[in-house]
Amino acid sequence: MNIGEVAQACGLPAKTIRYYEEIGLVSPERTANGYRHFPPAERHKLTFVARARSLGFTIESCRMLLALYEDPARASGDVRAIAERHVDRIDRKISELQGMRHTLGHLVERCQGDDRPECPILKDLANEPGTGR
Amino acid sequence: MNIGEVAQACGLPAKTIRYYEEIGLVSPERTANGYRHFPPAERHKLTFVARARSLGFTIESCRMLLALYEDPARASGDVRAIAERHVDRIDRKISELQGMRHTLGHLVERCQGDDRPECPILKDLANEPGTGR
DNA sequence: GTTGACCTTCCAGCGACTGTAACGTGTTGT
DNA sequence: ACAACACGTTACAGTCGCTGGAAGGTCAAC
Repeated sequence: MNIGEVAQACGLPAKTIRYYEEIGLVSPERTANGYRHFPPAERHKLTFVARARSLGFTIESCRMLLALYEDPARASGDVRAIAERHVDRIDRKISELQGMRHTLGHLVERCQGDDRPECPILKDLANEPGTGR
Repeated sequence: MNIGEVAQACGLPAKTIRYYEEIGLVSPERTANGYRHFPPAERHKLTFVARARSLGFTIESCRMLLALYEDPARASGDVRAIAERHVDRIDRKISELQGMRHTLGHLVERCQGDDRPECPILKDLANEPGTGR
């Protein structure tokens, strides 16, 4: 399979797949004309990485997960540890965003949004609390 | 005020303040020795940007908000529009993260996390659904 | 033989900083 | 007077995970 077909199959842009080769996540073969050739195992790895990335794992986590996946003597505890760390990261990020969302929601609510200059949003940013933070 | 003091005052690293000057967000003066000097107005702008950044606004949004803040003939509707777009972005991001969180939570829950290789997390990533997605 | 779709490499850019090196300046102490 | 040290300066590279574009090679169809 050429890169284009593989891209179709695993839902990643060809550019991304080339990048994954560059950083050593996959190692396709080469045909006589210099084109990349992806045997089933490499295609499988790409699908694995695509799914892991869609769950937000970093490239380095993907690399570790892939190594564990290919190690028949792995301990599921190692996989779980990676996933738990990732869940923590996500939870922290969600809280952070919810905090912003909360504050912004209040500010937007209080802003008239008309053609007059008076604006609680700017007041807050300028640290002149209009009606409490 | 020198960069160090300003950094203290507005809670931004000195490096970040230099960067903000480079991209034209602030324009400190220079003293004879080449040191940056921040008059109150520039300090105020930095505090403004620091607060806006902490609410997740992009640098470009900060630039626009700052321009509106300094324009006494602004329309609060313009400010509100920027804020609303930002809220939408945040809401989308939160949903995305919650989706990941949900899936990962289920997977982690089902993984024994011991020293055996059997692992529902890897099974899912490899697209061999263990007990439903 | 020529079009057009595919493939290749290489380099630059995104956002918003952060790290590091190499150097200049100001203050304090001896 | 001079050293030590904290602070300031610039310039350039690196982060993360791609993405875009240029310039060119290959292949199948017409």
